Order: sequence, then C-alpha cells, then structure tokens
Amino acid sequence: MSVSRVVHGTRRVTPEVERKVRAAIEKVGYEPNEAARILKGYRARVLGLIVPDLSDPFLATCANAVQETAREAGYMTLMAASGGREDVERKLTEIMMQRHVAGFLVIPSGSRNDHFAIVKKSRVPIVSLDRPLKRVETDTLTVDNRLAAARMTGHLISHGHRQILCIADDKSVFTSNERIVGYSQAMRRAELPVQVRLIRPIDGRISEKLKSVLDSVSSVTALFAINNVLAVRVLRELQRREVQMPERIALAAFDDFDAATLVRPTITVVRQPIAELGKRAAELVLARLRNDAIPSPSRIVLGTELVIRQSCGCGRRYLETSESGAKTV
Amino acid sequence: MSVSRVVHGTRRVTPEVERKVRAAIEKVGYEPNEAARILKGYRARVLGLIVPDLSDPFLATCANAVQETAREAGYMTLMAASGGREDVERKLTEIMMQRHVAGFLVIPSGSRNDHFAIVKKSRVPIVSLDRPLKRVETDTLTVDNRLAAARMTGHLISHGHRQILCIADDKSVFTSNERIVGYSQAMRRAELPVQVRLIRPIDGRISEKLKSVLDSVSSVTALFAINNVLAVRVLRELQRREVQMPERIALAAFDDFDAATLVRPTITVVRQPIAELGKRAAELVLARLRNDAIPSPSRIVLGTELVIRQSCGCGRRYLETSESGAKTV
DNA sequence: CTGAAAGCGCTAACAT
DNA sequence: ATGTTAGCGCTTTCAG
Repeated sequence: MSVSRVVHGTRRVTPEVERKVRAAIEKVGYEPNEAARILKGYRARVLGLIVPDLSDPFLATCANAVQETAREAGYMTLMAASGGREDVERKLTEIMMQRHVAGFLVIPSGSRNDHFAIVKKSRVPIVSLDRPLKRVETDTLTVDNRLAAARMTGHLISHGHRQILCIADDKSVFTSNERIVGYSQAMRRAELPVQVRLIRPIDGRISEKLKSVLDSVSSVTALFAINNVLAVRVLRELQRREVQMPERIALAAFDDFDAATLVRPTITVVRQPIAELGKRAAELVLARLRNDAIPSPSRIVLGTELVIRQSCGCGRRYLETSESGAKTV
Repeated sequence: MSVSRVVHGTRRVTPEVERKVRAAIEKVGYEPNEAARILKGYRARVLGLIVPDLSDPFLATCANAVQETAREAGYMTLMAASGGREDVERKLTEIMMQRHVAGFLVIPSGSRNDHFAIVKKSRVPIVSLDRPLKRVETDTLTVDNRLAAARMTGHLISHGHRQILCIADDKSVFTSNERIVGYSQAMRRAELPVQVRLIRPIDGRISEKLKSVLDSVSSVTALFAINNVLAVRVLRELQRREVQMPERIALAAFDDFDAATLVRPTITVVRQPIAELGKRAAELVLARLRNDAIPSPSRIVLGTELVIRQSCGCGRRYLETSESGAKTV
C-alpha cells in the first residue's frame, strides 16, 4: 500500500488524508519493517562496533558510550570483540557489511586494515577511535598521547628526577608509540637519557621480565608506565620489593584506574576522556549518516588530564588539563 | 532460482547437480541474504543482550563472553544498556523483537518484567543471567549467592568475630537480597546478632551515609560488603579513618576486583565465575535455538570461590570453592 | 527429480 | 493528488 507517502513526506497529500494516516499509524503502532527496507537496498538502523576486547574496562566504557549515543539516535549497536586479531576483525567487518550496518566504529588491531577499504567504497562511514586506521583514510578520534606523555614526563623531571625509565609493551601499537615519543621528546629537551624498556605480553611471564628490567636499572629514580595494565604490574612488583614510593622510586602512569586512589601512595596518572571518545565517535558517524557535507576525513584529538596524586612525589593533589593549564581539585 | 535446494538439503538432487551448485557457491562466495530470510519470517542470526550497564567491569566481562560464544556459533550480538531502568529495558526489548533477534540474554532490571512475556509468546528463547526474571518463567543462570554469603560470614565468625555488620545497597535487587539472606542465616545459626545497613545509591552522598553508619556501630569488629562497589567505598572510608585492618576491623566482600590484591591488607572476597556465566548463558540460548527439547525452564546455579586473603584476618592465603571445599592456591 | 512462481513488507517509479 | 505495481533475495509450494 501507499502508506509511506506520509511517513516519508515524499509526496504531497491533502491534510485530511495525512491526519487519517497518522492516526492509523498511532493506533496500530506501526513501525516500518527493517528487513524489507534492507532488502530494498537501504542500510539498517544499526551501527557496528569492533574493539579488541569488550571486557577491558577502558574499551567497555567506550563501548557503553557508543551504544548510548546510538540508541538515543534510534540506532542499535552490533558489538564484537576482535581479540586484537586482524583476521577476526576482517571477518567481523565482512559479516557486519552483510548485515548492512549503517556505519562502523572501530578500535583497529593489526597493521594493514585493508578490509575497511571495501567498506569505504560502499560509502558506509567509518570512524576509528583511539588509534588511526592504517592504509585507509577515515575519520579518526584520538587522544593527545604524545603531549600528555611529554607533560607527565616533564612533571617527573620537575621533581628533580634525571633517570626516568619508560616502561612500554608494544611499540607497534599507535598509542604506545605516541606515548614513548612524547616521553622521549621531553627527556631530550631536558638533555636527559632516554630509557625505554619493552615488556611485551607475548614474552611469557610478564612479571619475570619486569623483575629483570627493574633489577637492571638500579640508578633509575622514576618510572613512567605507558598504560594501566603495565602500571598495575609495576605496582605489584614494587610492593613485593617493598620499595619506598615515591622516595626511592616515583611512579606515573597512563590511564586512570580504580586502584590508583586505593593504594598508598595514590598513583599519579594521565586521565583520558574515555566516555567522551566513544560518544563523539558515535556522533560523528551519525552526523555522516545524516549528511555527507562534513569536511572529510576529520581527525579529532581530545585533550587529557594530568591527575597529580602522590606517587610522583607531590604531597597535595591538583589537576592539570591539556587545554586549560592547571586546576585545583 | 532454486539455489537453496542444495544449501538446505531440503530436496533430493542428483549428485552431479549438487557438485555443480556447491562449486558455484564456493566460487562466488555466496552467502544467503539475511534480510530476505527475515522477510520470509525467519529469525536473524543475531542474539540480543540487555544489561544494566556495559561499562561495569562485571557486566562487561559477561557481555564479552556472550559475544564470543555467539560469534563462534555464527551469531552476531546486539548489545544494549538499560541503565537499570525498566522502561528503557522494555523499549530495547521491543526494538530487538522488531529486528527479529533469534534469542535474548538479559540481566533484568526492575520488578515486573512483563515485556518478556511477549517475547516468550513469540517462542523466542530468553535466558536471564545473574538474576531471575520476575513474573516470567525462563531459563536462568545465577550464582550461589546465598551459600557464598553464608560461607563468607561463617569464615568471619571462625575468626572469632561476633559483631559482624553487613553493608548492602538495595534489598530489592535479587543478588543483594540473596546475599543478605545468606549472611543472616549464618549469623542466626551461630546465635549472633544480625546487623544489616542499607546504603542506597539514591541516598545522595554515599560516603556521608557510610560515615554515619560506621560511626553508629563502634562495637562491630568485621564488615561484609555485599558487592564490589560498596567494598571500594568502605575501603576508602576505612583508609581515611586509618583504621587498623584486620586488627581493629576485618573486611570481606562479594565480587573480586582488581584493587583487592593491590591494597594492603589484600581483600578477602567471594569470586564469581563471571565469564562462565556469560558463556553458559549464550550456550543455553544457542541450544534452544537448535532444539526445543531441553527440559524447560532450566535453572542453573554456578558455584563461587571464597578467595581468602588478608583483610579477614588470615595470614596466609588459601582458597575455598563451593563445590570442592578447601583448596590451596 | 527439477523448474516456475508466489509472497514476505517496503519504496520508487509509473499510471491514473 | 492518489492508486497501482515491480522488485529487492529468499524459501516454500505447486506444476511439470
């Protein structure tokens, strides 16, 4: 039937008929059938979200924000975890394309994300979060990893530390690399030795590796852990050794985490606007869905906060943001 | 075309034709169009998952397990957070039904889940996790909350505590209530006073409320926090007061959490098999999807572990499980 | 045993 | 300004 004439306003009708149709719609609670629309060639009112791991607190917060934003706009969210494996990510992408999702949100894994080229060719919008997509130009939302790492390193330097060790996991991950670069820049600027140690999760027992690293750098007086997983590991090891913190060794970390305010001393960290990352990414996809006239590809970099607690050597707490300098909590 | 004759094996064909068709399918990489199948009245190869909050670490772990299990079986997962609001949950359910999801996984909020009655009438399988559905009979997976709480309380009693305060948030939530009951049973069995204090998240400043509660019970020597959110709050407050733990006050909590092993003393907790909960729930839905001949409704209760650390007063660590008594780590 | 056709619900194009 | 129809891809039924 010619019901959709009114619904879509695609054709002019007499006000009287319009009223009647609207009334009927109300009464029956009519909702257009998605499957039929898809069959007709339209996209589903569904967003696809692919992240490495849905159980990771960071990513879960992100996913939650995406889902919420999508829902408010009338979209459902198909979520899937890639496990950090690029082949899984590719497969998931294909399946979601088969399902005619309207847009993609991705925290990409791997180094050649060519499978998204196909998506792009179908004119389905993609937004990558946290890390940019390699080999494919898309909208990207990241955090100012480099600046934040440099600032945090600078803060440690301002405490008088000259031997600061940067503990990282995997240089090939965009965020890790950026943070290492930020740290290195700050150290070089202060004419201090750049010392980076990689503890890859693949290297069997992480804690063993960490132990040997800490053994080998006895002159170091401060540590900068590149993410919260490493921070927790480091913390545990320092506790085991009963190292005086921050007197003997100071610690700063990237990513805020629950335990950071429960342990003594409390841990100084860079805090990322995680939920905002997800929210804005979803908004960007939704905007593209409504209207293609956004200057493409847009690359948005979100600011971070230096949350200064005690582990860096500071007595009282204050808070520094990327945008606005120093704030007091 | 009559392509599906082979795919579904619904009709007998000559081996020769079969080979040809199969070859063609391989070659083109043919995949049946989901939208068309749905339009024909079949269910989508999609599971719907509704939880109160996707950013909660507990629920995120659960969701991740569900998604993974579903993916392995060729199903996608539509995930949504209800925010604990029943009206949102209802709306989400309706939308997912419109999308023809094949099955539901729910961690229900609210007290009259009648909207799932409609789902059930459509013969779409529902499994509720963590909490049973009210007013609707469905497959349910829970954890032995009551037993675990009783055992943990018993453990505190065995340390010689006689004044044990149970700190809970909301009696109307199934899990909380079960745990309170478990605690109460153990106390009564030992002829000790049952003392429960409710700190509802609605009551404005949780920490203020908590302070007054702790002020009012000076004779208490042990605390049992009913979930990890409360545990963290309690922990923070005890730290602020510089209370000697476990000497002056011992602490046990429900739900393991990251910080539990980072703080000193480490926190004794009940650990739930979170990922298993999600995995088995998904498997149950998938089983129903394959075959309706499972004794309905099945109610599965998963065992928990008592992870004995230091905050209860134990020096060394050991571990107790619901099924097998005591184990050493 | 195989081919043809109807029809799921929708919308765009076409006819009135 | 409104009514009719074709066709999206699938499966089931009916004819052959």
